[in-house]
Amino acid sequence: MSEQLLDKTYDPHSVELKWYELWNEKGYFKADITKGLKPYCIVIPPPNVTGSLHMGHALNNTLQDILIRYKRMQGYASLWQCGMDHAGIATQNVVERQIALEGKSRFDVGREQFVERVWEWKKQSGGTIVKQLMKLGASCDWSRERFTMDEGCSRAVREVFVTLYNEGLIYRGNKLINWCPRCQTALSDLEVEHEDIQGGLYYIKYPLTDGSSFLTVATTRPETMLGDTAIAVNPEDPRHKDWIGKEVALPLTNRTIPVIGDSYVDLEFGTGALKITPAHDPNDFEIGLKYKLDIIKVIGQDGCMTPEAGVYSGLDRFEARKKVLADLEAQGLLEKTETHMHSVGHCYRCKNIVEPNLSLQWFVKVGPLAEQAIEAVKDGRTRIIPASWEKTYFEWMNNIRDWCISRQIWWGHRIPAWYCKACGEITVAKVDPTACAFCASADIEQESDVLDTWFSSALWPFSTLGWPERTGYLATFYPTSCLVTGFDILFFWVARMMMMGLKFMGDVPFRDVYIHALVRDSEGQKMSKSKGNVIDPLEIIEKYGTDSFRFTLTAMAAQGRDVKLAEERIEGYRHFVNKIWNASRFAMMTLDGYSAGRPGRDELDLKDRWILSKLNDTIKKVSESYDEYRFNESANNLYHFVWHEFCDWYLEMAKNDLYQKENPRRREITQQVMLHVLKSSLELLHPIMPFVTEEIWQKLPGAGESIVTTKFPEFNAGEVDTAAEDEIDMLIQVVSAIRNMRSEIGVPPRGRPHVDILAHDEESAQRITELSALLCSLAGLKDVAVHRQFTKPETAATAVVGPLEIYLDIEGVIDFDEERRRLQKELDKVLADISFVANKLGNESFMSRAPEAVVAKEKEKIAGYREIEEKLRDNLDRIIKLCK
RNA sequence: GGGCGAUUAGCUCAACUGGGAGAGCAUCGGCCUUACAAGCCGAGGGUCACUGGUUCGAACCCAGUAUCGCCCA
Repeated sequence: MSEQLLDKTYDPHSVELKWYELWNEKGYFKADITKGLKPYCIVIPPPNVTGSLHMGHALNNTLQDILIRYKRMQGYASLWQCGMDHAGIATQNVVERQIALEGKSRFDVGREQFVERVWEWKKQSGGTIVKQLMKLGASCDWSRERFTMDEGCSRAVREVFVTLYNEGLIYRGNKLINWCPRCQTALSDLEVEHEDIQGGLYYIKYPLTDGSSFLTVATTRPETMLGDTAIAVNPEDPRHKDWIGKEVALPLTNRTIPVIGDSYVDLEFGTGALKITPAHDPNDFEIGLKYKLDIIKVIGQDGCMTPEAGVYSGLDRFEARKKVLADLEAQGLLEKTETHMHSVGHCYRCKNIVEPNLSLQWFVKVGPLAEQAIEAVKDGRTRIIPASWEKTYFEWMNNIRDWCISRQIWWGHRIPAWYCKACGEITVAKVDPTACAFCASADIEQESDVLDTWFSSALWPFSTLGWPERTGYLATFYPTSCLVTGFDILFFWVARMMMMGLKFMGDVPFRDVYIHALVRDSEGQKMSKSKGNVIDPLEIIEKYGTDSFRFTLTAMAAQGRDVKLAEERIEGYRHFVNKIWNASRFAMMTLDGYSAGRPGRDELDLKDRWILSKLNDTIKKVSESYDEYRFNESANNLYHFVWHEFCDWYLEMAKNDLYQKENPRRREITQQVMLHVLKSSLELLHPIMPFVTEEIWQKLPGAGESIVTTKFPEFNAGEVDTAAEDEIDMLIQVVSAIRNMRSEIGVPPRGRPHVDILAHDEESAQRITELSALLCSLAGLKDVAVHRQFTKPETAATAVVGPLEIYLDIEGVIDFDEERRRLQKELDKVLADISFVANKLGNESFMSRAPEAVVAKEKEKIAGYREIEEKLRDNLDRIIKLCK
């Protein structure tokens, strides 16, 4: 028996760190692949090395930890493969800012030194998020922590790049890409965030070369007109079709450009005439290719106008816009200006406006890879949960465009391509070459660009398991079991992992993808620093403890719905943690004379059979919910069971047994059942609330090594007992009825009144007699007498529960008017019920078309109501007489 | 412009396959009953956004409307 009494309130801080360190030291988080256990594996969405824990991480990793802990307890070889992402642009920006403080740019420092500084930075301040994940309780196998820039991952990157290049799936080309003038690099389409902003729509007159008239064109980007190489109109457009084939003079330049006809042009937009700037607009680029138009680049990589822009050369793009407009205005060529909402691309890292620009870059030809990835979801090799996301996935995969993978930064995997200055060929190789593969010249130079960070992330599920080596871990855990992620990186990451996994492993990277929601503030706004509405998970943990925080996230993580987090909710669930704590405290304080063991089925009394039945019901529901990623249902079922079944009723009922001395065996049985239910509850809760459950579990008599590695409770059909559930349910109703009477009429709580019960059948008379001891203690009664026949006392409050009439005789205390009002209320309620059901039963189509079982149920209901009605009327009549 | 989702109690959210809507917080009343006042007991509070349809029966299925949010172009 345990002598360790618990403190009166639970203090999370003193225990959380202690347990985490112990778990980690003992190696509980490591998967044992030597015993032939069934494997379960999750790869973590690698957080950025620059990152710190935000709400999104907290939710994401809590859910993963729940799954991993649950499966670990179920006896799987469970691996949570963790690690970090090198976050190319973000990390480079951090170190560049650092260098800027010294008044230098990265070019002053030089590439080699710069990369060294980044590594140095990583060692010093990178990866703070790892410690934060530990605070959250994440049971990752830290001994296997990986980094996308580490040697293994880099080898995987090389292997993949070279293979794809050799198969023609990676190529270098001169195409229109998204250029961030601030970060000085190309971006993929996905890395551009579109945002609607209020801009201008400018109507510019382009004079016909024959001087006869003008063609007016509407544009949102007047400065690009300097690079126009055509005007396009729709051949169907009666306003403009005669112009096709003519030429117009391009204002502010001395060039003339043709008017072409193409059905792409939208008749509704602007004037129906479109200026074509192939170097600075993706759609114009396509048209340019189609009609073999010149491509004139007027905006450079620095965001300033090029020499092609004539007098505007050197001006910033936004300055140039002003000047162009002013000059057009001066020449009378600006017809009008309208305000106009339009979508503008911004860099997802620095939020500056992105410039579509013609540039020589490296691309992945994703079409063939995407087909496979679509197929794998269609045939169910990978399930996306909730399934509604499949549509989004297909939509994007079907319209996928080639992926621009080269970045003009220094921090990342340098592209393994070498240009030969002698023959001009490109050598692509896994091992750094010393000579050109084509002409053997030693005069080669490596590509200076690095790869998109997401390129290495795409390999994460197999590169972290050892690929290209054929390791035991790779064989055991690939395909991984489940990927847990937010929908915001469905395309960035999930889709690309699917493509790469299928290509290089020949199988999908994961069986399930569970997509969870975003965490928003209580207003439903996305949390962001600029809005100032972020809630810092670490502050929350500090304030409320990790377990209450995790439980809140879990309880709110309903599928397909965003989590709107309000701090009051966390506070509410902290009370739950405290409740568990105190229930455990109670259990341990009443263990006098306890000996370990499980009583036989025939020794159990009604309340024991009831709580065991409820426990099993909970085990079933909770396991099913975990299995189906219905995390909130697990949490809510557990909350209800622990608080409202175990604490509110079972522990209260147990007190009679625990406090008595006459029957030691009876006390022992209750202790054993109570402890068993408590222990099982802790085990069921452990995946969600790891710390408090371990802290208590360890203190229970007969505790094993750790709750982390103990067996998850299993459903036992032999303990389901609907008869016990029905009987205790009746008891609860009687108790509630008595409590209600006492409270409504204002019977002083201190007094312990006598209660008479008139039972209308023998069976219920027996049942309530057996339960009378419990009834007295739960309802605070002096005693209770059960009658089959009974002269109703004059001065009593009454209630009806099924076949039982309850008489609370409290002469002198009772306020008859109050009781009359109360009974009238009860009667009104039951009359409403009766008319509701009678309505149904009076409906001929209901009677003929509804299933028999439903009709029978309704008939049974109304019979019950009628009985209650009758008894209430009797009692009401009696009270009315007393009132007079 | 295309797609997706949301709308349920004062607030934040649940309700699996259609059979009389639940929780937490907040509110009101009563209790320091020896596990817990971070608690206990009791109570009040909802034309489930709107309109129509299917059905014996709709918060749930279908169509449309409104408002809000997100993704893609």
